[in-house]
Amino acid sequence: MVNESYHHENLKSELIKNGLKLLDEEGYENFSLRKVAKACGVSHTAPYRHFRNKDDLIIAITLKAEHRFNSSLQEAINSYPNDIKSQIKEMGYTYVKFFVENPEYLRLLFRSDLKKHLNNENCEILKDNVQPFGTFYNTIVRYQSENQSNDAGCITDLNALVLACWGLVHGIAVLISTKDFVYEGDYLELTRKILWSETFL
Amino acid sequence: MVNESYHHENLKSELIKNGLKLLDEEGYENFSLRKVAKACGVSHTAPYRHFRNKDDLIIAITLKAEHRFNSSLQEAINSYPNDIKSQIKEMGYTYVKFFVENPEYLRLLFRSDLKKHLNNENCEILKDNVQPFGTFYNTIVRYQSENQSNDAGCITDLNALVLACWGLVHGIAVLISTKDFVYEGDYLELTRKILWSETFL
DNA sequence: TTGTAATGTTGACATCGTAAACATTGTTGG
DNA sequence: CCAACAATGTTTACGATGTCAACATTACAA
Repeated sequence: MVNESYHHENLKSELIKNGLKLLDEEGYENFSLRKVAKACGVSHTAPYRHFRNKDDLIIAITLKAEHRFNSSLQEAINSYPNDIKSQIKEMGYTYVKFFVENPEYLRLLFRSDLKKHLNNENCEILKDNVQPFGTFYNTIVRYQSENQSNDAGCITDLNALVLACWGLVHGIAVLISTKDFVYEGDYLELTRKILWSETFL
Repeated sequence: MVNESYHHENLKSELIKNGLKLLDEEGYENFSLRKVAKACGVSHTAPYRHFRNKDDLIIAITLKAEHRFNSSLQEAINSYPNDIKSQIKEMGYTYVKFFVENPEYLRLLFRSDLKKHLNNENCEILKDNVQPFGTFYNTIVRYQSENQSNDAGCITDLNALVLACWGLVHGIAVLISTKDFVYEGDYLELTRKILWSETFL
């Protein structure tokens, strides 16, 4: 019998799209392969034709999420074409805002146990991958090269500077989005206050 | 028939202890109630006599982990009895070191979706709970009250200052322990460089 | 056209969280 | 002392899940 919908055609991208939506809606803990398959109107083992296992699909979803994240950061940078210091501040603010608005993405983008799966076999996937952290890194590098330690006492080691800047915004994002930092006011306003103070850069 | 080991006596604390060990050894994803039960030499539903469900046990384990964490922070503070600035730096360093050495604890102590379970019913558990974040907060408060914004441009808002300090060390801890920040040198040395620079406090 | 690779389905299995019914033990009031 | 009862542990069962093997359907290339 000829079934029109036997071949779903682009099931792979459909699984990624619906998977990301499912993660947003039901959270990381309630994410399951079978639900994603059902959302695509397909049998529960169909995903195995496109992904080796559950983690493989999650990695693919992660790459899509990373792409969105990177676009946000890039947009922030572009809004200050000539002022690198403002670029960094705005990028940091965007970094925090992104994860506050998409808390589930933190679970996705920062899972150490998934990183080890990204070995040689997955390099084809990684080829067209954008690294938001590379974006972050490069911006700091440009800042430092233009700003040859005119203050005494500031952080001169490049790696230390990157870790400090990146760590600061990442930590703020985590503490707010996990609700560990309790505050009755506006979180993003507070974040702005930190990043635009003289202490930071 | 009289079975000597029918009553396990202190199964509850045994479950927490073995659960914490299991989390350390096999990671958060591979943690299961049945494995913990087996580790205690008990049937797979025995934990339900002491915990309402899996999350309840995880919360109990989390409280134990928080206690350990808080002890580390407290120890760091005590090592500089008279220098509050050094207290904060040392506490920050200990903060990072703790999570670098116990990466799984990050998944435990910072799960937003578990926090909502800590409602009124669990308050009995929370009574003897120590809040490492309270420890952090209080130290910053003491710092600011002794150090009434002698620098212009520094962060004067107390909440902003706490979020900045806490966020910085937390972010560093996360980025290192998830291996998102790649660096061929000594991570803790880099951390030390950041926290003891003039830029930080 | 025919065979083969790509893609989807069905059925099965082990593991898991959890609930219900039952068994054993410690405790307590008559 | 003993009978009721609460506390604690076991057995059994069910549905959800990840994954594998066997099979079905379709696309495509020799």
